Parts: sequence; structure tokens; C-alpha cells
Amino acid sequence: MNEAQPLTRIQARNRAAILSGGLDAFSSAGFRGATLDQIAEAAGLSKPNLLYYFPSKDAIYTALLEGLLETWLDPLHALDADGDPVAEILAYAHRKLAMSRDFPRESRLFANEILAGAPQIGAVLSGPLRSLVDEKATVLRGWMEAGQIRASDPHHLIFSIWALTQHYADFDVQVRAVLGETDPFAGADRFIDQLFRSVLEPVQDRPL
Amino acid sequence: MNEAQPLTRIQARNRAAILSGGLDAFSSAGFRGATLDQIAEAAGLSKPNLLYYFPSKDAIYTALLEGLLETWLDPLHALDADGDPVAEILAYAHRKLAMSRDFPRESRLFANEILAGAPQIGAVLSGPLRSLVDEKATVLRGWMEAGQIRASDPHHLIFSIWALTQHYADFDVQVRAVLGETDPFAGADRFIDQLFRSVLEPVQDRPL
DNA sequence: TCTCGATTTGACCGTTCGGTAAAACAAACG
DNA sequence: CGTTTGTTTTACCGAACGGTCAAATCGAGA
Repeated sequence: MNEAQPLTRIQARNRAAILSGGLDAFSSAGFRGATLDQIAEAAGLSKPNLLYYFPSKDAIYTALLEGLLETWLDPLHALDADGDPVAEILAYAHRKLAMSRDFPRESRLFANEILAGAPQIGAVLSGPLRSLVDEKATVLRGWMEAGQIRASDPHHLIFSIWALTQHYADFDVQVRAVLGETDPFAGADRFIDQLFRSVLEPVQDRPL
Repeated sequence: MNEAQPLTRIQARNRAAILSGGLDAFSSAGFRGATLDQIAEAAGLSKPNLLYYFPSKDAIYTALLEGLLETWLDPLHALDADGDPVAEILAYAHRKLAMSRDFPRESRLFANEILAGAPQIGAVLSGPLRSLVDEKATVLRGWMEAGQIRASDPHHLIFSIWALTQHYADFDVQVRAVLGETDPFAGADRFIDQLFRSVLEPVQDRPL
């Protein structure tokens, strides 16, 4: 993890190929369902050669998850307490949807890990993730109490952004089967915008 | 599938135990990741005895998916074109959330199948499911054009209900890790209600 | 009680799994 | 050129996989 070795060109290429092949395999079959042979073939290497770069199947999986978690929470980190409330939340949702569009395999890898009971990242969920969410939930609650956005449960508001955006990556097959030729993401972007504007915009003159 | 055999008590009990064990295994590890030994142990049977009741691993998986798809689409079928628009949609969302609460394993089984690329139920998705969704989307569009609910994309509206409700079953581990001791479903129920009321209620006097 | 079908078990089979050992090969460098 | 380091392959291992088979056991009815 912190070896200062310079990493030759071949090492860089092969390690990247293995991680990409592993991402394909793990994201569609889960950790237990994916095989080293499958990953090796996707990476264009023999199995022993693959194990020359990573000591075990676990090591590949762990490397993928570690690299993923870094970037996965970035959009939430970027939610700025000093920005415009509605704009900040919408921007977060749009960034998250863009990640589903641009990195669907990473999203499915994460989904598989959670479905399996989060054996690897369970500690991260109840540790750093929970802290981050609590912190941002406090920000949201502040905005609500100041009347800048409508009051609702901040945690579930965050969950709803996760659920909606990741759905378009994780259930991509289903979404496309239902929609046919239509590109899901254009419509999704508009709908999500409209949906969250509706819940967020403070009631100026309450009807009824 | 259509044998008229009366099914002895032992058969009924063992088949049920196998299906329950298979549901546990497949819903957390996926088809490829689950093993017959695992299912056999969960069912309290030896592996050969398990294979006396089901001819193969595939057969167990297929039986589970078939039994699931029947009930899985029921709530959407129940959406009544002649009912009150907002009430119908909210009722659908609540029924769907209740299924996530009461049958989380089934939800995760479905999620695993989709994540794997829907190798078994792909045809159902682009066939019967798509037809059903298109039919209900037409109903929704009718309500929108009549001004009974606010205009938005009907397909994505349905997707958003799926995404939000299934999230609480499929990502249960994550949700509970973040929330701590709090029961997720009570808050989820309130939030979903508020969220969809916001997008659905027609604007009487448009502000701005 | 005996019998016959339903059920269960133990032993086993071929394949695939994750992983290892050592030798062969390639490439950089003096 | 030779040597040394980095890379790849061939051959292989024990365990776990899905599944089979025949024998043993059980259980309900005559």
C-alpha cells in the first residue's frame, strides 16, 4: 500500500488490466461468484501470471473496494454548507447520477458488496460513512430550520438520492428493458431535478 | 409444474425448507456464489437428499424466481385507473415499501438477478413487465393531462418508486449502519409519503 | 406383520476452484 | 557479451463444486 517502488510500465498496464477485469467479474457475479480464470481471461493474462501481480482473489477485491470508496463519497463531501441549499442538494443528486452513468460497474460492485452483507466494508459503513452522513444531515437540518428548504427527514432525504441515482446503474438492465431504445439518463436527470425541487422548495404561501 | 400429485406432508415441508434455504443463499451470494451444501445445511438436509426434491441448483433458483415474479408485480397491477390518482400512487408506494420490509430476501434475490444481467428473467423484463409498465404509464399520463397530478415522466415516476422502496431492502445493511438503532421503515414511510405528495399534488396557483 | 413405495444416506465421480513451484523466457544494464 | 532482475508459462496440488448411484432406511396401508 505504501511501497515506494517506481512501478514499471508493464506493471502499471497489467495491474490496471487485472483491476478492470476484476471489476467486470465482481460487479456482475459478486465476490463468491467471480472466478480468477474469468478475471485472468478478461485481463489477457494466465492465472499464475495474474497471481504474480496480486497475491490472491481477496487482494484484487480489496484493492477495488479501497480505490472505490475514496471517490464514492466525494460528491457528498462536496456538499457545501455555505452554498445555496437547493442548488447544493440538486448538484449532489446530479453528480451522483453522473457517476451512475459514467461508472456503472463501480456502482454494481458496491451494490453486490452490500447485498452480500458488507463483509469487507461493514466497518466503513458504521464508521466514516455514518459520520459523514450525520454531519451532512446536520447541515440539511440547519437549512430546514432556517426555512431555506422544506422540513423533512435529512437522513432519508440522503437515502432517497442514493436510491434514485444508483438505481439507474444497478438496475440498468431492467430500466433499459422497460424503456426500450430510449436513453434512460436524459429522462432520469430531468425527473430527479423535478422531484427534488418539489420536496425542497419551501412553501411560500401555504395553500389549503 | 402441473403434476397433479397430492404432495405428502414430508414433501411439502422439505420443499419449503429447501426454497427457504435457497432464498437465504441466493439472495446474499447470488446464483453463482451460493452452493448446494450451503442450501442443504440451511434446509437441514443432506445434499443428495436435497437433490431428491429438486433435480439441480438451477431448478431451485428457477422455482424461487417464478414464485417471486407472480407476487412481485401484484402491487403495480393493483394500481387502479379509476381510483383517486394521488391516493392510488401513494398506496402503491406504501405497498411496495411494505414488501421491502416483509420480504427483504425476495427483494435481494431479485436485485442479484438483475445485477448479474438478468440471465433468467430477461425475457420477462422486456416482455410482460414492459407491457405492464407501459400500461400503467399510460394511466399516469392520463391523470397528468387531466390535471389531476402534476406532469412528469410516468416511466421515471414508476422507477423512482421502485428505487426508493427497494433500497430499504437491498441496502438494508447500509441503511441500518448509518441510522444506528433507529428502525428505518417508520421514517421511510413518512418520507416517501411526503416526497411523492410533493411531486404529485397539482399546482393550484403557480407561484413565481 | 409384511410389503411396497417414499425417503435418506454414504460413497463416489469428474470438473472447477484458488493457489503454488519451478523452470523458461524477456529485458535492462554493466 | 554475460548477468541479473523482472515476467510468463507449464505442470501441478488439495479442496470444494454440482451431481450420481446403489444401498439402506423409513412409513403407511393391506
